[in-house]
Amino acid sequence: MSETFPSQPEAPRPTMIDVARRAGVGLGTVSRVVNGGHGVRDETAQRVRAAIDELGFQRNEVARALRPGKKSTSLALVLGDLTNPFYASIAKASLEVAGQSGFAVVLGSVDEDPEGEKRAIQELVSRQVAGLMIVPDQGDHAFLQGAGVPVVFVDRPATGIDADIVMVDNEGGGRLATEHLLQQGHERIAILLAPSYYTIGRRLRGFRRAHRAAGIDVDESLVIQLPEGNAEAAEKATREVMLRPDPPTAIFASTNFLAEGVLRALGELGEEPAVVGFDDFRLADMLPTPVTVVASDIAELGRSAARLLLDRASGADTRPPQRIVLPCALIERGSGERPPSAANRKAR
Amino acid sequence: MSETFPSQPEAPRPTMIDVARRAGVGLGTVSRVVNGGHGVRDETAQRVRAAIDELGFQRNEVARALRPGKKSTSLALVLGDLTNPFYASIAKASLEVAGQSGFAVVLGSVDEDPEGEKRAIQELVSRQVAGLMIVPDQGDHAFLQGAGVPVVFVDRPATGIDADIVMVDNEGGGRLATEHLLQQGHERIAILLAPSYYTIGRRLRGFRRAHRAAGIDVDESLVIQLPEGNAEAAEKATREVMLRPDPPTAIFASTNFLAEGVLRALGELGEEPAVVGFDDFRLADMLPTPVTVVASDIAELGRSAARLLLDRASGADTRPPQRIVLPCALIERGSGERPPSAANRKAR
DNA sequence: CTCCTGGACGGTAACGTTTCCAACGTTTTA
DNA sequence: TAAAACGTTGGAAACGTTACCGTCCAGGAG
Repeated sequence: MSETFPSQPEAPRPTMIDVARRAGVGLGTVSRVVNGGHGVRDETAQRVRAAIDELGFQRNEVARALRPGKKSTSLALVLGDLTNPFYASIAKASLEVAGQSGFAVVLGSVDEDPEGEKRAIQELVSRQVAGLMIVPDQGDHAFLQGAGVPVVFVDRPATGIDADIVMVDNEGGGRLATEHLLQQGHERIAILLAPSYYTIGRRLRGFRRAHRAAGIDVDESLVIQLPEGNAEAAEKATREVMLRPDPPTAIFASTNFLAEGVLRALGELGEEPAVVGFDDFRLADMLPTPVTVVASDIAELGRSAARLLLDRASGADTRPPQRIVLPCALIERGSGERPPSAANRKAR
Repeated sequence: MSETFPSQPEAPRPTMIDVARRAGVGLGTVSRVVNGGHGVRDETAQRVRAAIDELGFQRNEVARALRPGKKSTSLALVLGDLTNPFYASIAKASLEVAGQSGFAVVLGSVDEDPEGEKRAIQELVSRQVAGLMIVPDQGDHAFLQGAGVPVVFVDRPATGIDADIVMVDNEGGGRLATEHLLQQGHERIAILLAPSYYTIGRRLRGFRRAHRAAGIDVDESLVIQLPEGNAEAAEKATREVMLRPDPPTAIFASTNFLAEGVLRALGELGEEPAVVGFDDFRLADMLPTPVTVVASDIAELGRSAARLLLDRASGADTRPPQRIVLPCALIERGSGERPPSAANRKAR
C-alpha cells in the first residue's frame, strides 16, 4: 500500500542517443525529428516518435543552448519587490507573453543596494539568457553595454546605456492629476515624492507644468520629498503638513504606497483634503472615500517589454533603441473631486 | 558624442580557453582557480585572476550544468496568478532564499487548464532545474514521480505523488475564525467557498468542527459553494444570501479575494453582519470597518519551501517526504467582533 | 645517488545537443 | 547506359565546462 522508501530511484533521463538506439536510427535523424522532422522519411519519423514516447524522452534544453548561435529560450526579469502589485503585474504580463513563445522567465529580485542588482544581472547573464528585462534601480548600467545581450528597460531608463525602454507617460500623468485638482478650484496642492526615482521627477514636472498653465504658483513648501518610498513615510509627512497653520486643500500622492499612507493619516486626523494617487491599486474604490487615481495599463508595460525583447533576441528587430510610452488616464472615484471648501476640519 | 549605430557589436564572450591562453596556463588550471583555487600555486592563481579581470570573463553556467552530476543552480517555481498578493509573497520569499544560495528561480505561471500546468512543468524540467516548487492546481501530478527532480509542493498537496509539502494549518484557521464568531454569539454563520481547492475543504472542515464543539448545527444552506474564486462571485453570493428572509448574522470568507467581494456587497446593501476573512490583505485595516482575518505567515511558506528544496537538491536531506504546517492567527480589526444584534438592517 | 612521494599543472574525455558533410540509394536527365 | 541530381541517413565535430589521469619537478628518505 505504501511506497518504497528510497524516494529517488534516480533513473537517468534518456538522451537522444538512447532514442536513436531504440529506434535503430542515427543520432542526427533523431535530432531532425525532434526539430520538426524535415528531411526525414515519414516511416522513419514514426519509428523515432514511438521510441521517444516509450522512453519518455525530453530534450535537454541546457545542452541545446550550448550550441553556438543557439540562444537559450529564457528571458531574465530583474525587478524590485514582487510584493508591490505594480511589479507583480509587470512580472505576470511579461511571463505570459514569453510563455506564449516558449520562453521561460528567470527572475532576479533585488531589494538591496545597486551593487546587489549588478550582481544579480551578471548572474543571469552567466546563465546565457536570451535577453534581459530590467526595472532599473539607480546606479550606472554601462556594464551592460558590451554584454552582447539585448536589454529592455521597464518603467524607467537607466544611465550609462542606450537601450530600449518601455515606460509610462509620467509627466502627462502628473499633469493630468494636477489639472484635475486645479479645476476643482484647489490652489494649494501638496505633492508627496518618493525618493529620487526618475519617474517621480517626471511626475513632479507634470505637476509644475499644470500649475504654470493655470497661472498658479507652486508653494515650494508643499513639494515634499520623502526620505523613503513607503506608506509610513507618507503617513508621517501628511500628518505634519496637515497640522501646519496653512494646510493644503489637496494632496497628490506620487505612488500607490504613498497614497495609502496619505489616506491612513487623513483617516486619523479627520481631515478631508482632496486626494489623487498615481497608479491604481486594489480596493481603492472601497475605502471610506474612494480614491481617485491617475493610472496606466501596467500589464501592457510588461507585455510590450516582453514582445520587444523577444523581437530583439530573435534578431527580427534591428531598429535603433525604441522608446515606448504608454498613456495615463484619470479614474475619478470621489477623493479627487472634493472642492477646497470641504477641506475644513471636521469633527473627529 | 553620440555612439555608433550598430547597436550590438556582438563581441563573443570570452571563455576559459581565452583566459588560459592569456594567462599562459592550462585550461584545467583556470577551472581550478574559478572553483576556489585549491591545488594552484598562489602566484599562478594571481595571474589567472588578472586575466579573468582583463577579459571580463564570466563562467558559462549553461556549459557548467551540462557536466554529469553537476546540477544546475536554478530552481523552478510554478504558480498561478502573480497578481494575487498571496502568490506574490510566496514568489518573493522563495526568490530571496534561493538567491542567498546563489540559485536563480525560473518562473512558470499558469492561469489556464491543468494541461497547461503539466506542459509548463515539463518545460522547466527540460531546462534541467535542480528542483521544483509547485503550487499545484487540480489534476494528477504522478508524472513527476520518476522525473528525477526533487519537488516541493506549496500551500496544497498534489495527488498521485508523495513529495514534500509546505502548507498552512487550514483546518485550524477555519476553526479559529469560526470559534471567534461563535464566541460573539453568532449562531447563523455563512461560509463562502472558492471552488474545489484542497485548502478550502480544510477550512470548511474547521468551520464544521468549531460548530460541533460549540454544539451548534450548521445550516447547510449557509455553506455556499461559489462557481468561481473571484471577488465578483462572492459579491453576488453575498447579496443573495443577505436578501434571504433569514440572513446570516456573520460571514466567513474563505479567501482574500472572497472577503473583498463580501465587503463590496455589504457596503452596497448597508448590512452589517460580522465578517472574518482568510488570509490578510493590504488595506484590510483601512476599509470602512476594518476587516478581521485569520492569517498566516505567507512569506515563511515560500522561505520554508525554498530551504527544503535546496536541501533536497544538494542531497543534504534524504529524509522521507516532509510535511511542514504553519500556524494561523486571528487578527481582530472590528468586522469580526460585531455582535449578532448589529446585523439588523440599517438605513442606507 | 637513487627511488619515491607529493604538489602543481597540462591535456583530454566526457556531458547532450545541433549542424555539417559524406555516403548511400533511388530516380531523372542526357 | 552513364551521369547527375536529389532525398534520406549516419557519423563526427563543436559548444564551454569539469573531472580524471598523467607528467613534471622538487625534495626527502633510504
